[in-house]
Amino acid sequence: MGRAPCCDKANVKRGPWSPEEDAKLKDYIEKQGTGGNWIALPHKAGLRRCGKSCRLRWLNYLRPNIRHGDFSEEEDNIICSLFASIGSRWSVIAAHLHGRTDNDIKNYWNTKLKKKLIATMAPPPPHQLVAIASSSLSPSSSHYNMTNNLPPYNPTISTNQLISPHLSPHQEMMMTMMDQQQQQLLYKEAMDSLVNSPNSNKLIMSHQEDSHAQSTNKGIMLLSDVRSGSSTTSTVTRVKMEQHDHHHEERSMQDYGMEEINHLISSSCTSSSSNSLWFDENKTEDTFMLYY
DNA sequence: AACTCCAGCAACCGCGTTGTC
DNA sequence: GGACAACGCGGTTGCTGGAGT
Repeated sequence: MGRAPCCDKANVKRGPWSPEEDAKLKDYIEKQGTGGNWIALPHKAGLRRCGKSCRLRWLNYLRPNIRHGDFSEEEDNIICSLFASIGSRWSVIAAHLHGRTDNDIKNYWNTKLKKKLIATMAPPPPHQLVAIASSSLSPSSSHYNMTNNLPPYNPTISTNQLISPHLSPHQEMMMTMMDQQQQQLLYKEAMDSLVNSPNSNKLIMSHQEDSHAQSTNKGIMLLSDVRSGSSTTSTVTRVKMEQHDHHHEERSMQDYGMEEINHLISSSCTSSSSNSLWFDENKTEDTFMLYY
């Protein structure tokens, strides 16, 4: 059974508000208040409008001290930082910006600020992370599975969980702007690039045990730079994994040849009939990064 | 001048949450 | 505590006006 409509749609006016309607609504609310009942308000105010529509019009346009347009640099920064930390909770973000409505901020973000951020993304330095993957693999488990059996992207993990201290604020912003499909796609590209890299002698692998993430879910993949898409990820030449206990261990490709990695990958394939044996529930959460 | 495309924005829709009986 | 009504929020839609051809 569907939800009952909030009003009789056949008898309410829809579409843009006329100045007369605005005046009626404004006048009524200024004199009588909303009465705590938006559904009854349009009838009392003599408007043939849905209560929801009246509420929206009042909150987004008619109420006092509303500001429109011309977001300042400071407001941009607030929006960006809040978006990076709490996501698209526009009402919460709006609460931090005096006179701005959630709808305004949402529109501003979708039409301008997001593009502005992408445009101002500085080219990453050569050592910058291309991708970060987190899995519950142990590096000794020989379960890296990166050829034809890519580990599944795990959408159950929130973006916020994915954002790690390894990322710059800009990279965090980029991640929050990517949907899961984009993340999955870039992740696959990065993995393909890694496995298929002809310049295999540049591949370095070490290990990091991420104790902070041990209690979290597993099998997530995070790509931190989407600026150049596949062309960027195709230049992946190194994998670096760092020990969480500060015992950094970096092994050159002499230690981890491409064949060895492929062997590690393929060995995981044989240990399960599934093409997604990416996780080992008994292992600790690890993080590895792809550098270029 | 006519047409198409597209960015920007106002408004709508549907769902989760909260309040009331 | 369950049912229902209303609110509030975020995602989406569609209208409008300006730019480009």
